[in-house]
Formats: sequence, structure tokens, C-alpha cells
Amino acid sequence: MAKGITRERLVAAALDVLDDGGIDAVTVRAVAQRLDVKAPALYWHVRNKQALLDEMGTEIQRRVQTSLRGLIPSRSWLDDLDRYARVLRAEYLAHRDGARSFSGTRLTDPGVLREQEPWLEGWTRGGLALEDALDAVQTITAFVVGFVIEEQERAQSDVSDPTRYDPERRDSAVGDDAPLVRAGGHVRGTPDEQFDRQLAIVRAGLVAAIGTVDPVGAPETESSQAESSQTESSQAAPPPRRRSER
Amino acid sequence: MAKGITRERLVAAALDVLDDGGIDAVTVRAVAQRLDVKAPALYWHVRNKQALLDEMGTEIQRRVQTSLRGLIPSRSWLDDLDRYARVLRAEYLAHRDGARSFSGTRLTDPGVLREQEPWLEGWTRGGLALEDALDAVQTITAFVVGFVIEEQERAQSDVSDPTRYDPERRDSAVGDDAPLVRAGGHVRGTPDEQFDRQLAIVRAGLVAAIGTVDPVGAPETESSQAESSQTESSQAAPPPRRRSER
DNA sequence: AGTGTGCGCTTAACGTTGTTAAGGTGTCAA
DNA sequence: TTGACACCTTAACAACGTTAAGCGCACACT
Repeated sequence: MAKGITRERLVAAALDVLDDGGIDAVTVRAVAQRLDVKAPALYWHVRNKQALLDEMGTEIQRRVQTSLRGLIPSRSWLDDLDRYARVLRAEYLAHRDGARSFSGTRLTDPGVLREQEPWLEGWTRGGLALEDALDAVQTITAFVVGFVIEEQERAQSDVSDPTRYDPERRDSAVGDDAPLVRAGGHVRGTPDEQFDRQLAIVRAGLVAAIGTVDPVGAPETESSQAESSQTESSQAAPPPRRRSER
Repeated sequence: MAKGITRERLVAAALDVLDDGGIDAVTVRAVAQRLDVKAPALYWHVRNKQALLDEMGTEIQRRVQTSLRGLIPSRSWLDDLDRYARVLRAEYLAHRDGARSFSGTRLTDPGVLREQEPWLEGWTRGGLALEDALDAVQTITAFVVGFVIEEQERAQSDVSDPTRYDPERRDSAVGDDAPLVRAGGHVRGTPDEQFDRQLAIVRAGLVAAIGTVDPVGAPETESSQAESSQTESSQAAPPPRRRSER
């Protein structure tokens, strides 16, 4: 590797190490070696290891936003949040221990925060109260983080210790006197299916607790009119319920 | 400290260290010192540090169940889950880095798993499908985990680095061209209030996506008389202590 | 051309971590 | 009395994050 180390190349190398060996493999020495450099060299570019981890988390967040920006604008904040949830999960899943390592933000770049503005702007212009929008985003985020942490823990244990989540072993551990717990260990569908179902639950909660607000307000203001067919709209037209008081 | 180390005393000591200094303070040597013993002694009782952490997580889970068992039975699975969410959050909050450290279960005691049986039994008898019950539990769990991780990260940073979440600093970082993001940094209420609101959202989702099922099905129905004699159910006859096979 | 400034890196070393090997001491059964 | 076993110690290891000190090269300035 060429020796001109930049902050970006540092983060990229660290993410490579993460993908290869998980969070425990992300040592200062390992990242340095990938950059063809000795360990203390990193301290020229970054205050300490925590700062590097923060930078990695920020980069992940940036990629989420980049993915979202590439999508055609949706018709409602509900669909926006639905997409956000899927993109966030995908980004976490793309890196070993992703959810565990990068949840609990500690952003290093205010620009990442600022990029939320057009979304909030579109949603509130559509009639959604800012407080409700923030609750919605945070609820969705919390759910995705929790879901993927569990998901990755399970997937990773399958590799390191196949007996840990082995259904047969689980059955014998649970015993015969807990048939429902036992049955719960089976037939739950793929992780994707579980995510779909449970995300639908949270989404239904947003509809019920905050309400459906009519379209118009995607961040790209008046880009599409052709999408007349309301494909997956569970929301016919209950009057735009406004903010939850407080 | 007396020198008879048991698995329980080991876990208790480790949790003490955790509460005092956070997850980074939980070193093998620190835990050993609290038990008035040298570090390698722990390896007689536990295979490695990860096993100790697993044991701690299992203990947390056990305490959640103990808290739930102490509550008067509710009228519906929705209320049960609501209580579960609050108890789980409280237990995580009771320990520094609790949510981060103990999410993604890796239980060491099948008994903890088995204790879910009466709940599932009550709910399904009330008319709830097992699949829906499991989705409901997992959705709630994921939300709580995600919420508290963020909550603790924030609270902890307030102590270690007060500037990180300082509102004033945040405002200047965000700048003037993102008024909604900026406004979002303020007036969000206490964490308790945020949790109440967002949990209500998820709960509303359960109602909407799964439906309300009539009461009846509290878990205590018949077990409360059968188990009246067993105060501390888990250890009626403490099994001969064994070494961690190596 | 000569000189100095400072960026970007290296070498060396520190204290701490998880973990293993080997050996000791006490207790209890044969 | 002897042995076995449970439980703990001392000693040591490699690997970790981090700091101190210094080397070399590019560039600006005289």
C-alpha cells in the first residue's frame, strides 16, 4: 500500500479489518499493518483508538444516507422510514459486529447530522409534527439496532460455536415440560422474514400512534406525479392527524 | 472476603466491578481482587472471561424474570409486555453499559429460557398465536435494547466528556441552515418520557398488527398454588459443584 | 546553494490485559 | 499414612493501547 495515509484510507482499512476478523481483530497494529505502516503512525492521524472507532461509525452513518439519497422519493414519511430501516439494517449486516460496534452514535462529522434536514423538512411540510417525526425516527432506529444485534450475535455464534444455537441442543436443554418455548425455537422463518414482520409491527404503531399524513412532502419536492397507483398504501385517507400534544 | 468462591459470588463480584467502573473495568484481575484472590484462580470456576460475561448476562435475565414474577398478574398480554419492557430497561439501566454488555443473550442457564413457558402458555390460551407472541416479545425486546443502548451512551458521555452532547456545542456544529435538526436537539423531554412515548408507539403497533385478545390468560393461574412451597425455586438442592471442564 | 522548519513516520519501551503452566496446601477417604 | 482431589498461588507469556524520542525528507526562505 502506498504510504500517503489519509483519514479516509485509515477508516477504510479499519473497516476492512473489521469485516475480515470482527471487532476483536480491529487492533491498532492490525490496521497499521494493512496500511503498510507501524502502529504508532496511526496516532499521527487520530487521537486514539476510540476516535478511530467513532470515525468508522460516522462513515457507516454516511453510507446509510448515501444509500437513501439514491432512492426514488417515496410518497410518505412512513415509506421513507421503512426504507431507512432496511438500509440501516443492511449497512449493519454488511460488517461483522456492525450493530454492536456502531450503535450509540458519537458522530464526528456534523454534516451527517445536517443531512437529516431535508427529510425532516419534507415530513413536517406534509403535516407531521417535528416531535412526532423525531419519535418515529428514534423508535425505528432503536428497533433496528436491537434486532440486528440479536441477529448478528446469533449468526456469528453459528460460525464460532455451532452448538450454541443448534436447535437440537436447544430442545434437549429446554426439556419436555416447556413445549411452547421449545416450539418457539423452530419455524420462525428466515431473519429477513422476521425483520419484515416485526418492522411491519412497528410501522403499524407509527400509523396508529402518530397517524397518517397525506403525501406531497418528500425531500425532493415535486419530482414525481406519475405514480398514481397506490401500490402498498394501507392508508386510504383518514384525516391528517396532527401532532401528539406536548 | 471469605475465600469460598462460588459461581454466584463470582458473578456478583463481577457485577459490582461493572457498576463501579463500567465494562472496561471488568478485568479478570479486578474481579479476582474483589474476591480477595489472584487472577488465575478465577479460571478454576470459569472457562474464560467470555464465559463470565455470559454468566453475568444470564444473571441479569434472571433478575428480569424475578421482577416480573413479583408483579400482580395483568389482564392482557399487552400489559404483560409493557411491564416486561419497563423491567428490562430498568435492569439494563441499573448497570453501567448494561444494554451494550448484555444484549444478544447467550444464556448459560436453560432454566431462564424455560421460565418463559407460563407466559407463553397464558397468552396462547388467551387466544394469541404462538408466532405472534414470539414476534411481539422480540419486537419489544429489540426496541428496548436499542433504546437503552442509545440512552446509556448518551448518559455516560455526559460524564466522561460533557462537551459531546452539550446542546450549545451541538447547535454551533449543526449550523444555521438546518433549523429542524437543530430544534430536534432540544425539548425532547426526559429519557423516561421519551421511553413512554416510544414504547406506546410499539405497543400500538402490536395492537394494530396482531390485535387485542381478551383477558383471562395470566401465567399465575394454576402455578401459584402448586409452587407455593418453593420460595427460591432454582436451588432446592444445590448440585455438586463442578469444575469447568477443560 | 544552504539552511531550517515541520510533517509523517520508525524504533523502543511502558504498563495492562487474558491466559497457561506448574506447583503448592489443605481436606478427606481408604 | 498415603494418596487423591479441590482450590489457590507464583511465574510467565504474547498481545494490546499508548507515549517518548528521534530520523528523514520535502519545502520555504535567505
